[in-house]
Amino acid sequence: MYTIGQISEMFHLPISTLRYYDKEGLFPNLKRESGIRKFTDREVETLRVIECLKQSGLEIREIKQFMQWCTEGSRTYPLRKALFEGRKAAVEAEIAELQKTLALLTYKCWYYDTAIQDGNEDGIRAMLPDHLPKEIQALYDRANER
Amino acid sequence: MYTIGQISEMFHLPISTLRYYDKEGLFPNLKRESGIRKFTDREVETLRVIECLKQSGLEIREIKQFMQWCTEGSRTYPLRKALFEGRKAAVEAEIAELQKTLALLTYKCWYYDTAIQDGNEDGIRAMLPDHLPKEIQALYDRANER
DNA sequence: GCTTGACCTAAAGTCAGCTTTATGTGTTAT
DNA sequence: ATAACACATAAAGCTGACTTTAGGTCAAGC
Repeated sequence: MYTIGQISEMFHLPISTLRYYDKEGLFPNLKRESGIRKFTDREVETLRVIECLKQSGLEIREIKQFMQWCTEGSRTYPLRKALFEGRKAAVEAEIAELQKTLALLTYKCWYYDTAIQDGNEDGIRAMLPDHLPKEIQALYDRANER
Repeated sequence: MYTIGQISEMFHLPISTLRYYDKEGLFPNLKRESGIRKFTDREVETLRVIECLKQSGLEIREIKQFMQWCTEGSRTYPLRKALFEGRKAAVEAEIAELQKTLALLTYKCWYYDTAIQDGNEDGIRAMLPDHLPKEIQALYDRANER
C-alpha cells in the first residue's frame, strides 16, 4: 500500500494531478482510511494504463469510461478490446505522421548545415525542388508527400 | 498567388486558424492587396514548416521566433539549425515513447482477446507477471520498462 | 503544547490554441 | 439594386487538463 505522496514520486506526477484523476473517477477501486487515499498495486497498474491511454490521445472522460467498464465484469470485454484496437491504430498512425515530420526536420538540418557552409541559401535554392543530393531528395519528397 | 480560402482548402485548416497564425506573426512576409491577404508559394512553404514544427511539439510563440530569425539573414543560420536539431531529437524521443505505448496497447489487445475466449481473466492472471507466452511477455516487459 | 509535515476539500485560476460573434467592406450574379 | 459571397477586424468565448488557493485535520517530534 502506498500514500499519494509515494505514488507521486513513483510516477513523477504532482499530487494535485493524482487527486484530480481521482476526482474525475479514474480510480474506481481506490480505498480510503479515515479520509486518506490508500493506493495499492491495483492503482499502480491502473495508473500505468492511464498514462498509456493518455499518450494514445484519449481524453480523461474516455479513460474514465474505460475504468467504468473494468468494474462491470466480463460483458464489457469486447468494448474494452475495441478501445485498445482503436488506440493501437491511432498510435500507429501518429507514429507514421511523426516519421514524416522527422524527414522534414532531418532535411532542414541538412539545409542549414549546407547554408552555414555556403554562407547563403543560393546553392540549395538552385537545386530545389528536385535536384537535391539523392539521400536528401528522398527526405524532402517524403516530407512533402500527401 | 492564393486567397485565404484556397490555402484553407489546400491544408484542410479553418480560415480562422490561418488568420490566427497571421495575427500571431507566423507569416512575416505575407502581403495584402487592399486589405486582403495574398498567400504565395513562400507562405505555402512556411505553412508546411509551421505544421512540422507544431507536430514536433513547438509552441506558437517559438514558431514565431523561428519565422523572425528567417527574416534576419544568414547570421541566424546557427540558431535555426540548432532549433531543428533539437526538434529532431524531441521527435525521436516521442516516437520511442509511442513505441512503448504501442507495446502496452498490443499487449492489452491480446489480453482481451484471451479474456473473451476464456470468458474471464483468471488464466491470464495466473501467468502474470512473468509466465506469459513468449511474444506477449516481450511486449509486456517492454511496456513496463523504465 | 506547539510546530512541522503529510494528508484532505472545494472552488477559483491558468494556459494554449483556437473558435465564435458581431460588424463591416467590396465584388459578382440575378 | 439587391442578395449572396468571400474577404476583413476586434474582442469575447471555449475546452481540456491541470494547478493554485484558502482553509482544515491529524500524527509525530522537540
